[in-house]
Amino acid sequence: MVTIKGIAKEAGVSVGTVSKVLNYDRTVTVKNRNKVIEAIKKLNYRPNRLARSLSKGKTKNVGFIIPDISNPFFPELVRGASDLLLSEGYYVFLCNSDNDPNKEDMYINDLTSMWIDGLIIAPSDTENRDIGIFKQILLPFVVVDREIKGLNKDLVIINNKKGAYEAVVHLINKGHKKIAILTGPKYAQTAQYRYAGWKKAMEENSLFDDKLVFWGKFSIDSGYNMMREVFKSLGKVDAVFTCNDLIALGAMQAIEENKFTISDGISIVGFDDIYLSKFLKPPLTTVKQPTYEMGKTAAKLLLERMENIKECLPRKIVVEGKLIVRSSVAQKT
Amino acid sequence: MVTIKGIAKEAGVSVGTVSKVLNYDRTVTVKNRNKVIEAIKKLNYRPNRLARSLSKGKTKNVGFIIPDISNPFFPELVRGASDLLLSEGYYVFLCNSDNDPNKEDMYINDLTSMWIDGLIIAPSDTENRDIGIFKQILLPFVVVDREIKGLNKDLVIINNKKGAYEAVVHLINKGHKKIAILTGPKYAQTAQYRYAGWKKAMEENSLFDDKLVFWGKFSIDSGYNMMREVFKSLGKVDAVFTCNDLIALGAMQAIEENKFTISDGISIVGFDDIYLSKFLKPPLTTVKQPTYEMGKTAAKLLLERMENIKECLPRKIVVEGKLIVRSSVAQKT
DNA sequence: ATTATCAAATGAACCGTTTCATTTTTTAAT
DNA sequence: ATTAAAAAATGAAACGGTTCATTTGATAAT
Repeated sequence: MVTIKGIAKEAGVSVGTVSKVLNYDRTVTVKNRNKVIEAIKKLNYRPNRLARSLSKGKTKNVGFIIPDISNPFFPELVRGASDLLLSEGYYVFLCNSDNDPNKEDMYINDLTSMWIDGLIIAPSDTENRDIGIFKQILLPFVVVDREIKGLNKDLVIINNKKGAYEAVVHLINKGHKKIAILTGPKYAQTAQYRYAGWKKAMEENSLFDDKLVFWGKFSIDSGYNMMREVFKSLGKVDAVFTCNDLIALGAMQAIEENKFTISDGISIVGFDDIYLSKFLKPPLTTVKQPTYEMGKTAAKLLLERMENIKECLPRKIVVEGKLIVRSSVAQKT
Repeated sequence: MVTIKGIAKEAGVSVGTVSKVLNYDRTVTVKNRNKVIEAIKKLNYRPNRLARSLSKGKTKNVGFIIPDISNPFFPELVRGASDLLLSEGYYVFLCNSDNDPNKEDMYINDLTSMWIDGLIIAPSDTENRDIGIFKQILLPFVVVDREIKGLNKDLVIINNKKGAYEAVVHLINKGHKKIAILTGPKYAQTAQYRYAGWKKAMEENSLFDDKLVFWGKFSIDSGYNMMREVFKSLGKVDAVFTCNDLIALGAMQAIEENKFTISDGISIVGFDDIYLSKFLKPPLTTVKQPTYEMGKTAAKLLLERMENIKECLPRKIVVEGKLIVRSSVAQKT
């Protein structure tokens, strides 16, 4: 492998000069610069970024750990962050923890031992997690989508409770009373807050009933299973509020299998507005998250931490969801 | 930051000994090993993997470049590869090229300048691509999903033509005659081969007509647009064969907007069998790819290259698709 | 007690860059 | 032509590990 020394020799200059050319230092004569560029071309030299990073103490890489790559919400989040980071010269290494705190730990340990300059993480478990590992992260670090209890770090998050509340109020305004909630895992903060929003709306209208609550996972399968549970334990309901769109998708499947349709009176509202929600039959009414922008914002906060010398207190950015009304909610007469 | 030197000092041994402990070398006494382990704990030391990699010439990282993270097919492919690689002690860095050859080049350049020991790539453009950059890749390297013309490297691929052929034959057997094809971009080999399968089936039954062919992109939006084109230029057709499931999803949307349904006679068949295809209305008949296994196989080939000394000729693994019959195809009377 | 043998520990050299104090060359001023 | 000042080039040290030839220490045999 040809190294900077080889280039120096070929060009007849010192390694320092080659390094300068590589780093766009202007204190090198045009003549020498050209000689170096020639040599680089001739020998097809490419700098070893490992060595460069070791020397510089900077890698120009950023890690992004997500809990579930098969939920379209997360790729979209990543895209928002990547687009900005890439344009600033940072590469993004994406890691999928599969909602497994152990894998998450592994990735954190690996990435933070000098592979990256900064880290964005959409955490898996936010409730029972040992936050020690997060506190040990010394480099710039932003949390997105879910807040980790007790951890005071830069954060980008949606107002989950409010979004859920508005979705449920929408259902109530349409005349629905018996509104079940199919939510995510108890260990996920998003599930907890969306549940809280549902509860608030239900209580304000004296509709709350513990039997209407179903805890599961943020997946299609889980949505399907929960909805079957609903039918088994409650019979027919007026509507379901699902804590994300994948759950809604599974639930719609179960609703159909039970020969119910929206016009029969089972309305459904989701959360996220992933790209395929508008293509479902019926198109899904859902709380839209500004997903791409959230990713971008997380990246912005991270960039500020990575490049600014000045320190500032952790910032908490709360964005708002927006109810997208489609036809999965019927007017109840 | 505490380094190996600090540990050596704290433990009262040499750096060589500390390094041995770190690398599970057995020629170190229990007493010394314990002293080192104590020191590591006490100072919360973590080896710098950058330095280690530079020294060892190995990073234990693998790169995986995909063209479209929002197509669920690719995350599934990655999952198959990651699961195996992770279990062998390799980390996977996922990079999304967004079907942009320039981004692809960027990632290749970045990753191969010493960040990784091996690379898996699902290429974007396979037809007009300058393959120079691929030929320059010196480290172990496996191509998956799409073959790059003129490049003789390890490859894992599905028999696209055959899969498409069988799908179209299925449609023909069900009595359909005017079968349009909505395909992907001309630059993608998968699109080309699936088109070839369609063409073969059509010609064998004297049904081929150039007007039935629509080239687009592998996305929902493109599927929607192409299907609108179909209606505009051909009026009603008997069926459509779409070259992936996302196109099918978009097409179904357009079909519905035009007040046609499957029972009216517009049948549809997709390709991939992404996880949501069975949840569509109607559930989508499609050619299932063994996606997870393809990812795993690609990883296996890569591992063999990375860890074996013995060289072998490039291997080409061709897997078969399987038609999954659901209700999006009606019997034509 | 001396020596041979073997296991364990050592530390300098190296991996491929950047950095910066020092030296050399060029330019401008007299 | 000489000198001062400025610009460019140099190369050794550093980044944080691993490796391996050499040294040290322990054990066994005589």
